[in-house]
Amino acid sequence: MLTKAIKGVKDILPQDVARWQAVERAARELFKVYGFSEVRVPIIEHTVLFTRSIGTTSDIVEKEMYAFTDRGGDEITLRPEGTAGVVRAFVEHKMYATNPITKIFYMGPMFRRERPQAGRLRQFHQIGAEVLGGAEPSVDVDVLALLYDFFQRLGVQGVALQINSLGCKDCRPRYREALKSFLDARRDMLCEDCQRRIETNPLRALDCKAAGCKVATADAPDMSEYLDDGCRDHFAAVRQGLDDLGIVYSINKRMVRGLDYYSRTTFEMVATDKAGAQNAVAAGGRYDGLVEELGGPSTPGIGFAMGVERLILMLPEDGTPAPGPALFVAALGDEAQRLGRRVAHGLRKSGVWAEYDYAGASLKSQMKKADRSGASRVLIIGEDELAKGVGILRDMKTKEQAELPLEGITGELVKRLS
RNA sequence: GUGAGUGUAGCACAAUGGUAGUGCACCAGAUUGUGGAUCUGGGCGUUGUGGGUUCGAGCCCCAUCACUCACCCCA
Repeated sequence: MLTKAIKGVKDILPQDVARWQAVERAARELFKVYGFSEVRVPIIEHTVLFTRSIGTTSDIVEKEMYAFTDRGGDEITLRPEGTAGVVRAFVEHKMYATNPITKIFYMGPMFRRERPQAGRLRQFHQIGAEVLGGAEPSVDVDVLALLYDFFQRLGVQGVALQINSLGCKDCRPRYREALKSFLDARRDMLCEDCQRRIETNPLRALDCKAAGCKVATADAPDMSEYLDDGCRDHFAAVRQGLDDLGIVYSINKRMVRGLDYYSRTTFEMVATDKAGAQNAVAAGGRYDGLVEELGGPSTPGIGFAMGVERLILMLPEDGTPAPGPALFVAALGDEAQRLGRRVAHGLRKSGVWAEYDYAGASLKSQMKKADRSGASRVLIIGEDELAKGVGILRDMKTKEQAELPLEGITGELVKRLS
């Protein structure tokens, strides 16, 4: 072979596409009911869009972006996530001017140059939703309800919704400082990474899997005690709303998000079994400062993204075989084959899936192809039938056969098969 | 970026250092105009690649590449 697919990117083969389409269809239907419109934004953007929005200290920006200088000297990046591009489009097209609230969703590939493993690819796909313009707790509830509904609708088992509040730009720094001094006092108990995180991203230490760090942070200060009144009320109202709607969730005080722009409500849909070590199937949160950061008017926002590959790993197995054509035409001899081709073509024009044998080998081999195609019926036209002016319609399941006059046979088949 | 595991036919897997095999799938025949089941026959291959040890390497050693899983990170 000359070359293979690039490491960490996958072909989605025909036998897998049905599952993808089922997921995408379910998403489109549900988003519509919640009043979201689809948006399609480019998969390449100016690099600065991501460095600005995601935060320069995040791993994504530091070492995972597919960033390059194009032939004209522009700094370009393949999008590593979807929110930044959507917000850019929101600002660029002044969507805030036509509607106080904009609810949009997107789906498509994202790119991060990581070491691939189960549920982690270099090109992966996300379905995401964003609400721009609403700061009320009800908006958070709506977004969470949408996410929750989606997993229920797909019948995904073994996932749990976790939420947390990270506070805002006013109260989070206070917590951050408190946590920093707490961690600093236990520096020698922490892993190397977390020692570094004390300065760069202390919140991350709460999420560290290292045994020593877990012990060291067991009685770390609690964000919920540092929330200011606004954030505390907001979080309480969100929880109230979720309870009202019967949405099952738990509060994970240690949930931190990797992207800098999050504030207040954050959440994850985590896999409780399967899916390997990469157990975040969907995640998101509020990002009230992002629109302004990207040059738009001060506009609150909240959204989430689901990893489609991870989601599909969780989906119940679908045992139903792929459907086959309504009719397969097996014809013997030149004249019969030409007739068969016309019949198949006529059925197709009427919207009926029909196949015919291209090679025109023995009847046995044509029957074999018909069987393998999954066709429910076969039209057999041999020399004898041609002479008699009939075709044999065979039901592949019951093996019943009936003669049909060739005169007007296409119309008759359309009637019977559609 | 770090670590571990695995590379044999299209797929799934065997083979105490001594002639590379089994199942599935594929093709043909048994059935000269009727698919699936059964039986019979057929081709399955530079054992990932390159070196080394050995009379002899799929097996041992080294390197390299690929894949997988985990760390990290994250959807």
